[in-house]
Amino acid sequence: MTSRKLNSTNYSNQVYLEERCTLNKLINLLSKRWMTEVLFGIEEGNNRFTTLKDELEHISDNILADRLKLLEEYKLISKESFSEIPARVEYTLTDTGRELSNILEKLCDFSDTCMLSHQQAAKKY
Amino acid sequence: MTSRKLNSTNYSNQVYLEERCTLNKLINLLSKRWMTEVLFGIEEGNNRFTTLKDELEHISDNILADRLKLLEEYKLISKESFSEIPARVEYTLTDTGRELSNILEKLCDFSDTCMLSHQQAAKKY
DNA sequence: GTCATAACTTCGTAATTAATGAGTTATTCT
DNA sequence: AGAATAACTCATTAATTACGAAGTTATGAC
Repeated sequence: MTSRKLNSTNYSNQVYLEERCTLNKLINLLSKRWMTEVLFGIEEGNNRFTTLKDELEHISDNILADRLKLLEEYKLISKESFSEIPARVEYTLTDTGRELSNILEKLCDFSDTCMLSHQQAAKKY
Repeated sequence: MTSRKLNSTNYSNQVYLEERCTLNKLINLLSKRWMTEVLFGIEEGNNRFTTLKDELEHISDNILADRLKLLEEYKLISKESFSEIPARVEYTLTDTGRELSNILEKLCDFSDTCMLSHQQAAKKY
């Protein structure tokens, strides 16, 4: 994954928004593809690289690795490596991760009504 | 803005995720740049194209127009045109929009602690 | 009749993000 | 020795999203 151009308007606008409100930072994180599904997957007990990969059918290795790394960086999940054969690594939600998950569930309930009604409206015309 | 390639993996993965959970649809909408700020801006009373533009300093016309159109499409805001001179158009949050805004405020409180602690951790190393 | 303003739209390009595919390390099973 | 498995990494390419600048429509003021 290539690094960002620090002198672009695109970048400086993102910084501007993140400074305006940290929500923009969080949404930027959560909006990366597969991110919420990885989080929910771990919450539901799919706590290994391969089980997550199996559950999320179409995700590619590098994306899953990246999302796990980000979630760990933001302390939403924690990683534990067991020195077994073959190697085993387990991920679990942190308290912060669980807190986030709870808020997202509310957002999810909301989106069920909001997004579905939009879908129907879009179909009609 | 160019249209999507309907036969790409990129596209079919997005569809897959949106079918899995409507939250992915909502986050996809909210993650478009400036989207939450436009929503909050309207809530705070900046309900015209130009006042929003002034408040959001660096936003460009076409992006603001697009975000307003999307928010209206999803019935999060409503638009009223007054036949005055010069033309006046006003945007206001719908009930649904206000409901969303409330949930987002909770997410915002969360991100204040979560994202700020990450920032400090990142600075240390 | 030219200028100004509000609220947009359109087009081309730059920047970012996702996907594909091959390679890595360590270890055991055959 | 060769194949298999878990959990990754890296480079290249494809797709999407954001930006910049100019153009549009309607109306009234000068």
